[in-house]
Amino acid sequence: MKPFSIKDIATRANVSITTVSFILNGKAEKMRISKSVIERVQGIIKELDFVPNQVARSLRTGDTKTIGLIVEDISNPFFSSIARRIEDKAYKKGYKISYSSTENDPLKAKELIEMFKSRQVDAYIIAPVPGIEEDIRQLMSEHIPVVIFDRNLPEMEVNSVVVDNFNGTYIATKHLLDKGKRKIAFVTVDVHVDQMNNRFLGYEKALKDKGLTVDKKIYVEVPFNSTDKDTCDYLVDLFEKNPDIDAVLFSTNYLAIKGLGVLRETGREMGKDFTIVSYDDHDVFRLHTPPISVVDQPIEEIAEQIIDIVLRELTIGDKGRKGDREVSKVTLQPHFIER
Amino acid sequence: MKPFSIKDIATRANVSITTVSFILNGKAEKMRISKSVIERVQGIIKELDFVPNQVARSLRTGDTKTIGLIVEDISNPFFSSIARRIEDKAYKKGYKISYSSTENDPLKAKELIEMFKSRQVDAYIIAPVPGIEEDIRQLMSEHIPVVIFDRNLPEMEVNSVVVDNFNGTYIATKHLLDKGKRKIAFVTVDVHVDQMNNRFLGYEKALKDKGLTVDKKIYVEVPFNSTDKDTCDYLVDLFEKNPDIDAVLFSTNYLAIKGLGVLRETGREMGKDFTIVSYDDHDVFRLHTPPISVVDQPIEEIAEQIIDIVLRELTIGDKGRKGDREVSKVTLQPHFIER
DNA sequence: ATGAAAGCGCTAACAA
DNA sequence: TTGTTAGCGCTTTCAT
Repeated sequence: MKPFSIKDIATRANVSITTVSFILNGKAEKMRISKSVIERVQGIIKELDFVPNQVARSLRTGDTKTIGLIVEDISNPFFSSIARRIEDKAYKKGYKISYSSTENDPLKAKELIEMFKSRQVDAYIIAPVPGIEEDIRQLMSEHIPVVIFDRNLPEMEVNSVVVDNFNGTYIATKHLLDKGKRKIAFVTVDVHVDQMNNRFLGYEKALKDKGLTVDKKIYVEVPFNSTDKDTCDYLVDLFEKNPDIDAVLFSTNYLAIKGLGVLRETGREMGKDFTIVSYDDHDVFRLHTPPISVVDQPIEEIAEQIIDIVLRELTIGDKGRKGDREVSKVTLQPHFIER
Repeated sequence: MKPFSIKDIATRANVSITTVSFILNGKAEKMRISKSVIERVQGIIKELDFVPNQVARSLRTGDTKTIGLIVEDISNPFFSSIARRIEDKAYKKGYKISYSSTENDPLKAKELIEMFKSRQVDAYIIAPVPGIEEDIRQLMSEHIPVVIFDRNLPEMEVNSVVVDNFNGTYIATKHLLDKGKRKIAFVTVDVHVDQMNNRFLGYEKALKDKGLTVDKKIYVEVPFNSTDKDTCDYLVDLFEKNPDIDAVLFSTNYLAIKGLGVLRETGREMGKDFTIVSYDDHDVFRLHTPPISVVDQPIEEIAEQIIDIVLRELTIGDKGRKGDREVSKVTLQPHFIER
C-alpha cells in the first residue's frame, strides 16, 4: 500500500493541498484558517497516520534537516560518545545525523563528503584527515556550515573545537618527571596531523624544561593501519630493547590499550618503577590494576560546543547566509587524571 | 554560488538533460549514446565538479539509498562496533547509514521510526525496545525491509539476528558451578525483553541441572535508567548483605563494569573464592587483574548477517516486492571465554 | 480564509 | 541516437 500524500489528506478533508500544507507547517494561525478546518484536517492526519515526505520537502525547501558526521572510526569510544551527545542535541532541534567513518583514508573522506553533498546535508561535522583542506574550503565557499573537531587545521579559517593537545602531553610528562621518571618513552601514531604533532611537542617541551631531550630510541611511531600483531611487535620491541624505560606516555587510548596487553603478556609489572599514562580516558584505565593515569578530554563539552556552533550557523536565517558568521575557534583544556 | 544541476551540464554540453541523465546512470551504452557525446558530457561533469542531487533523485525513484539504524545507545561499544561494520558493508553497496539511539524509550523509538519514515529510508535495522512490535508490523505491511537484532521478538515473523542468550548464561553459570561455586549472584537490568529473560532462564536452568534453585536474595534487577550512583548502591547492597557470594554473573557489560568499580572501592578482592563473569566482552575484562571471563557475542558475524539480509531484501527487484521474501531468523552462538 | 499553480532536480516513458 | 515532457510530494506566491 502506497503511503498517503498530502493530496490524499486534502481530498478526504475537502480542502486544497495548500491548506493542508499550512496546517502541517504550523502556519494555520498566520493564514487564519478556521478552527473547524484545522481540526478536521488534523483528525484525518492522525487517523491515516500520515507523515509528510521529507524528501519532497527537502527538494522544495533546499534543506534536509540532516547533519553529516565524518569521523575516523565510529566504533572508537571517543567518537561514539561524541556522536551520541551530538545526536541527542541535534534531535531535539529536529535534525538527524548521518555518520561515516573515514578510516583515516583521505580518499574515502573525499568520497564521503561528495556523498553527503549529493544528499544535501545541511551541515558538516568533521574530524579531518590529512589532505581534506581543499574539500572543506569548497564547502565553505558554498556557505555550508562546517565544524571540525579533534584535529585542528591551523592554517584554515574554519570553525573548530579542539583540545589543547600540547598542554595535554605537557602536563602528563611533567607529572611523570615530577615523580622522578627520567626515561619516558613516547608511543604515538604516524599520522602527522596537527593534533598528533602537538602531543609530541608537549612531551618534548616538558622534557626540555627539565633539561632533558627526546631520546629517539624510546620514541615510537606505530603506522596507523598496522595489524594488531604489528602494533604489538612495535611495542614488544620497544620494551625489549630498552629495559631501562621507567614510564611510557601513549598518545592515544587504543595504543595504550594495546600496550597494556603487551605488558601483560611479557609479564612486565607496573608499579613504582614503571608507569604508563594514556591520552583519552577509558574504563580500562580506571579499572586497571594498578589504575592508569590519563589525560582526559572533556568529551561532553566538545560535543556541546560542536553542536552549538552548528545549530547557530544553521539558524542564522536573515542576516547573512548560512555559514557566513565569524569563525569560532574553540580550544578546550584537557585534564590530567592522576590515579 | 548555487550548485550546478543536470540542466547546467546539458546546456553546456549542448545536449538534453535526458542524455546527461543516462550518462550519469550508466545507461549511456544501452541507449547507444555516441562516444563523443559521452566524453564531452563527462568532461564537463568533472570540470564543474558536478554531483547529482540525490534528494531529487530519491523523490523521483522512491529510494534514498539510506538505511536507518536504531539502537539503544550508539556509544555502547557493542552497538558502535556493529554500526561500524554495517556501515562498511553498506557503503560498498552505495548505501549510507543514519543512526539514532532510543535510550530504551519506547516513545522515542516510535518517534525515530516516524522520522526515518518521513525521510523515506529504504530499510531498517532495529534493536527493538519493548512495545515496538506494532510499528515494526506497520513497516513490514508497507513492504519495507526490516531486520531486528540483539533482542528477539519471538512472536513476530520478522527478520532477526540474535545470539542464543539462554545458552550464553547457561554455559557461563555451568562453568562457575563446575569450578565449585554455589552462591552465584545474578545481576541484570529490569528490562524484560526476550533477550534478558533468556539470560535469566539460562542461569536458572544451569542451577537446576545442578539441583540448585535461584536465591532471590542474590538476584538483582537494576532499573535501566538508574544513575551511576543508584546502580552502585544496588551492587554495594548486594555485596554487603551477602558476604557469602562466591561468584557474580552480570547480564550486560555495563553492569559488570560498574560492578568492577564497586568491588574496587569496597576492597573486595577477586580470586579463587570470588569470581565474576560478564556478558559481552570488553577490553576492561581482558586487561583486568585478574582477567574476567566473559560470554562473548560474535559481533562481526552479527553485523555481517544483518547487512546481508538487508541488502538481499533491498535488491530483490523483480520477483516480489521488497521485504517480501521469506523471513530469515538467524541465531548465533555465543562463546565462553575463560580467563 | 482558501485555492491554483509553478517549480525544486531528477528519471524514464514516449516521440522523433 | 537524442529530445520532450510528465510527474515524484511538497512549499509558497499570487489570486480570489
